[in-house]
Amino acid sequence: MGSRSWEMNHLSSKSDMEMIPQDHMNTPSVDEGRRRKSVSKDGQYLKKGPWTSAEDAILVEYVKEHGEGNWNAVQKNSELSRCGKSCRLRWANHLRPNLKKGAFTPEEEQLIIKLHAKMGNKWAQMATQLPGRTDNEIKNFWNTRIKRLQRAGLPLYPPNVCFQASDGDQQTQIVSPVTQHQTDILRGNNFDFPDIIFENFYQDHGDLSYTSSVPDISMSSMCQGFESQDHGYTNMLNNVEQLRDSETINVGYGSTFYSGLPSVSRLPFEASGKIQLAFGLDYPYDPDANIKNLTTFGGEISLSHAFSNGNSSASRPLSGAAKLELPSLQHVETGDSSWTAYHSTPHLEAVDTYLESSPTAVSLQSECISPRSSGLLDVMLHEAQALSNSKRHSYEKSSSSSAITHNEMVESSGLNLFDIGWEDCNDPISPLGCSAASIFNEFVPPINGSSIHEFLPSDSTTGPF
DNA sequence: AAGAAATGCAACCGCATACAC
DNA sequence: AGTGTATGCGGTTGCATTTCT
Repeated sequence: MGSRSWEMNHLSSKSDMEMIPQDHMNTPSVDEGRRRKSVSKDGQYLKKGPWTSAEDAILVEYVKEHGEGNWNAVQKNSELSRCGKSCRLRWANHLRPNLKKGAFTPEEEQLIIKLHAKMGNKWAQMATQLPGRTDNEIKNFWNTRIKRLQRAGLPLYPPNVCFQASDGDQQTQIVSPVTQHQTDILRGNNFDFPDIIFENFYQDHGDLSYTSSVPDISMSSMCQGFESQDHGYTNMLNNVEQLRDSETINVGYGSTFYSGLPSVSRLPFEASGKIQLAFGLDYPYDPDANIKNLTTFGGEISLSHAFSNGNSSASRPLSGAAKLELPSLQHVETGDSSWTAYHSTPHLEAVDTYLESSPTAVSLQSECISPRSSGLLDVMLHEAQALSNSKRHSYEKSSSSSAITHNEMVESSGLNLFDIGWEDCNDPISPLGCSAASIFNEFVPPINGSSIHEFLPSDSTTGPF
């Protein structure tokens, strides 16, 4: 890998310096593969491509002497045939002191997700919150993560990523990343972001655990619904706790994190090809439909954080029970914003009302807690996937056998879920185009066969990133 | 074992902004 | 105010390495 070659370069830098003739440093070699060269203003060839340890040494030496900055002078005042830009980049990303190398820690991963939900693709800003990490590193991490989620057809943010308006007088309001971005942009309010909250997460000696705090509407509201049933969600969680406690495999951070989640991701997947979910429906999978959904979703998610250009189909009106989740991540934005305002409280009621209309059948299967899972992303994969299954469940019900149509459901609940300005998510002004919430809500997992592992990326259960 | 595909990282490119003149 | 230069940022690409078939 690149990092390894970088390390190798550094390990051997001294010998490299001795081995490379002085004139060689200024003369791009012919056989350097992808290495290209350009010509500087004064006619000197500027080398491109991977840096050699010799070049690194020169740059380090130069910075020691002259300090950072004035990068164009490096090429003039040293033997380095690199443009200033390249020098700056090399220094910033690899040579400057206090750089942290190696994989991101779970804490860093969490922070990145949190920051990304908060500020979008502001890699440099995010890097300031992660000492020793570079924007490039964070960007690569995120893009990799995007790819994995895209492949799995999963949302970018954990369902319990929500946002709390910073206004002290407001009650807890769940804010989608998108709407906050959008409103910030509309207001010209750059990065005056609300506090983002990973509800229910806290760190304890390196492990993330779940605290059963209520404000995570998306989950807690569902919990309320479950708890009103005979087969309460609380019982389910208790069962899962027992299950988790009985695990003898050291599942590490990821599983701790995962198993603590208050979500339906821990609901069972039956090997028979059906899924029993908290909504109490037996749902036979339709592979074709799932494939289609995967395709659709993948296309939406492909534009990195931004989903950005506003062309995402995720912003089209959502259908069926998927809509149920909307309040959980949507921000109550009032005033002159073009984003339609609404309030979260009725949504909770509506969600609960709807949930209560569904019988609940809960069973458990340890399969959904992969002992091999060890990363935050994996947590999310499982989490979002299972929750999405439940959405599909609900959708199937409401779209076929149920007498309740989507609109009826919404109308009867007094909740205008369809009028929350989703079409505005396509606003080309928006840097996002659609929200994590919309992605999350639209997603239907591509399951072919009987096991979740059949459609999860193979590496999703083997380790973080 | 070999080739193909996937992955991850480093580096480049273009654009935007800041600053100096 | 206009122009040129330096710097910073985010998106994208190229390729070495790893994993899969």
